[in-house]
Amino acid sequence: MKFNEDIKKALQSLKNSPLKTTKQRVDIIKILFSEGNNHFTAENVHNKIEKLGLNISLATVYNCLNQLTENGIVKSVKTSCNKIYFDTNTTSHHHFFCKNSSTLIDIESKNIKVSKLPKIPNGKKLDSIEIVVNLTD
Amino acid sequence: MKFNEDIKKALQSLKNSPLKTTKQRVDIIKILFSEGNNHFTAENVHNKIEKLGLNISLATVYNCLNQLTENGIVKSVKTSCNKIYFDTNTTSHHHFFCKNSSTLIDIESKNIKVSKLPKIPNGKKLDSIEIVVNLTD
DNA sequence: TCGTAAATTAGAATTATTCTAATTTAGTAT
DNA sequence: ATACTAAATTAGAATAATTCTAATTTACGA
Repeated sequence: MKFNEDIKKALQSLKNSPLKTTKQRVDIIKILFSEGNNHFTAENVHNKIEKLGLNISLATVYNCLNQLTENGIVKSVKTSCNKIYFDTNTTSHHHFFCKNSSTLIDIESKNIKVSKLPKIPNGKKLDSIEIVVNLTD
Repeated sequence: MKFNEDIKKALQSLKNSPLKTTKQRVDIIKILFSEGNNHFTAENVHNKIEKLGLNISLATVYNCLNQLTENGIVKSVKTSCNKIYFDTNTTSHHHFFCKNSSTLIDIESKNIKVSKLPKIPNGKKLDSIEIVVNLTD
C-alpha cells in the first residue's frame, strides 16, 4: 500500500472534518486512495481489509464510507447493478459502466457534454445530472 | 381501468412474444398500461392488484415484470433509490428523478442532447447512454 | 381431451445495507 | 497525565428489495 499524495490529502480532509481520526478510518482511507481514482463497494473494501490482516467489521466499513461521503472525502455512485460504489474522485464527472464486469470508469466532465436540456418541471430545482455510458464487451 | 389502445398494443405484444397469455399477465398489463406512460415498482403493481381485489402473488408480479422486460413490452429503470422501476415507455428516452418524492418523469430523446462523447475504452462496445436529471423540491 | 412445458405460488433464501445496543476509544478539559 | 464524554466500533439482528425453490396449476398445441 503506497503512502502517496492522495492518501495524505484525504487524511488531511479527515482531520479538517468533524470526524474523529480513528485507526479504522485511517486504514480505510489508505485502502481507498492507494491507487489513484478508484471505485469500491463496501464489500471490496472489506475484502482488502481481510487480505491485509486488519480487523474492521463490515458495519464499520459501511459507517465509515457513508461518513466519508457525507463529508465530501469520497463520492457515492449508484449503478444499474444494485450496489453502491464509492468513488475517490470527488470532482464533478460521469461514468462508463461495463455491464459484463460491473466496473466503473470515470469520464471527465470535459469529455462529455450535454448541449440541450429539457425544461425543469414547475416547482422543482435542478440538483445534478448523472450520465452513465453503458458498455459491453 | 380504461381499456385503451396502449393496453391493446401491449396485449398484442404479449401474444407475439413467446410468453403464454395468462390471466395474471393480462391483469398486470392492464394495470401498467391503463394510464399512458408510467413508472411502477413491483410493489406499486402489487398494491394496485390488491386494491382491485385481484390475487396475484408478489413473486408472480416480479416474474411477470422481468419477463415483460426481457420481451421488450416494458423497460426497467434503475434509480438512485435502490428500487427497480418498470417503464411503459419502451422508446429511447431519459428521466428526471425527483429525490424528494422518488418519482420518475420521462424526458423525450429530442429534449436532451449529448453533443460530445468520450472515446469508448478499447475492446468495449457502446451499449446505451442513460441520463438522469436529479431534481429536488 | 391430453400431455407437457411453462407459469404460478408461498415461503424461504439471498443480497446489500442499516439499525441496535453494548463496549471501546479519541480528543478535550482538568 | 487523567478523567470525562460524545463519538466510534462492533457483532449480530433487522430490513428491504428481489430472487430462488419446489410443489401445484395452467395454457395451449397435438
